[in-house]
Amino acid sequence: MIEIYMLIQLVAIADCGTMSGAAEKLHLSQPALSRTVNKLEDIIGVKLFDRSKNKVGLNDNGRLAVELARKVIAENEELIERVRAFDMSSRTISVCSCAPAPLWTVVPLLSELFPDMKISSEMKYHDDFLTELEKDSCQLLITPFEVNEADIVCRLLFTEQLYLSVPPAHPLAGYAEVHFSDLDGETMLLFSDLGLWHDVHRKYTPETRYIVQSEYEALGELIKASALPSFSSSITMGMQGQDNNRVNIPIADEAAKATFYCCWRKEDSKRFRAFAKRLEEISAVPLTYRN
Amino acid sequence: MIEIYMLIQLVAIADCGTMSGAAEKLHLSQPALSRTVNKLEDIIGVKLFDRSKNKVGLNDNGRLAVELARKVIAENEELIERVRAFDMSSRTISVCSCAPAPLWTVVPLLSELFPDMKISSEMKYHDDFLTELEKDSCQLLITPFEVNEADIVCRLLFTEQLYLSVPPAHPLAGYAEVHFSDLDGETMLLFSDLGLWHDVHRKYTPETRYIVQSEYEALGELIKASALPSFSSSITMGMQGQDNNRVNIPIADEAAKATFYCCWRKEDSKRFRAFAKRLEEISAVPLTYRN
DNA sequence: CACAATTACGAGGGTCGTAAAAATG
DNA sequence: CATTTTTACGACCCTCGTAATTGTG
Repeated sequence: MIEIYMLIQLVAIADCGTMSGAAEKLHLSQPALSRTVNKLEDIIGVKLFDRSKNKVGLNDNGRLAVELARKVIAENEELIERVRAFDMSSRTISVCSCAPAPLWTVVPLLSELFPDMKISSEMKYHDDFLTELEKDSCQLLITPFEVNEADIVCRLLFTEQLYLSVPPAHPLAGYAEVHFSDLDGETMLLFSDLGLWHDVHRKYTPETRYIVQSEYEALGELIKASALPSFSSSITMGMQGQDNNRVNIPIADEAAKATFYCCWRKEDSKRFRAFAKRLEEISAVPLTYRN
Repeated sequence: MIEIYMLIQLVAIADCGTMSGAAEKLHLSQPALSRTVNKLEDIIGVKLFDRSKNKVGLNDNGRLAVELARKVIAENEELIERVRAFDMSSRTISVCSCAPAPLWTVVPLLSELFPDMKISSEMKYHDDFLTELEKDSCQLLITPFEVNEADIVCRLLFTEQLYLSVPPAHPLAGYAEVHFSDLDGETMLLFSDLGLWHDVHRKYTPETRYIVQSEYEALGELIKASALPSFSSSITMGMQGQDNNRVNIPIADEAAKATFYCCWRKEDSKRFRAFAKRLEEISAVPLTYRN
């Protein structure tokens, strides 16, 4: 019977060109390789090497065998990888969200309800956003619009209202409300992974210069330490309190408000029943963050 | 390291549904299978079976693993088969001929010149006859026409003249020559595997009823024993002598004469040099069979 | 209690490494 | 004569089978 270890040794000899080299590479002795080669030739019943010289070389049979051996080895490795990946995916709930705020609520909730599951989340937003759910790249999708599809369940999460956050000394600090147009051309601090909000900023404040920070904690420090304006929202305000000595001014544009929904495939309804129930509680208490 | 034997055992368990069954099928003990399963789960790092009951059953991971294991096993078997087949083909010279007579000369000659090679021959004739050589389905091709192609070598073999063979008492026995038209409507004895000649008979004597015999020896006996007309040729007459008490009358039609050529790819020229030399000798002594 | 899978332990086969022999230029 | 492969032999690992144990209905 041909075994994988034999094929690995065969391929190694082919790759190194010499048995000594292959032996070193595999941390094996030359005799071991020599025996394996003879064994392979015995099993197949065909000579794989030219032994006329003191340097073994593959013959045509051997070259074919090596080529096919690579395929067998690759298939074998693929088996391990794919079974592992499949098992992992069956232990993982992946959430794809159009904005960061919903994840702050949804991910901890999932961790609580599915303690044995790994929760993985991804921030993403594009035109065919619903396909993420359909093509199975996630089990939960957080959208900024209500979804009415036959095979998809859609539940209201909450509405997030964007605010301008400035130090009390800032010229805009006294305003009761602002518009994106007031901000265009400013230099502002911004979180890098904003999903949906990125599109909003790009559209309504195209001239604004953003200093982008990908670490959320670091951004908080930066905001505290600098006089530059930044954004906050009904959600972040609930989270971090008002201790950063900043004035938050609501942004009056419609685009500064987003209502998020959480969607999943109908076939997962049973699995997400408890989750759906908790979402109802959450959506009943809007505009504040809960631990 | 996963080895093939483990995958074979895994697949056997999947096929039989139970370890006991698989053990019997593989002529192994249950503990051996049990251990292998545990080993596989250890290596992959993933559970493959549901062990809640006293009856093991594959879980989703296991089903995927089995599916992939089948692929690995199949690839492994394909390796053995293909290398064997490749080696065999490298030890075989296959000849494709448009008629039987040239093979009687060429095959023994090849056996003599290539004593380590297996000579395989096939009778075939069709419109794209040259493609047989081009598509690598044979190394030697015997054609009824001269070939003038850049990458093909073509050597004259000999000309075969068809004769009508009848008992002395037959009405046609006294003729100095006959035409196919004289034969149409007769009942005749014929060898089954005639290649090119089949087309000739079908075209020139469509009404003739043929009693076909696939065993060449048996056909000879039949001819000797019966009064039915049959065909002979310059080649068969040289082979079997004139001891069958039959009269051979040449068939005057052009179609009753064929000149055969032996072709091979130019890249095989070196290999067939000695063979080509012997063909020259043969073509210099036409119309008789040599041993 | 019957049936199936798992653990325990000893036997055998196979692969490995070291060392010596053979082959080749 | 040097380099490389092959053979010889002993050690160890690993798989296997038998028998006892566990688990399930």
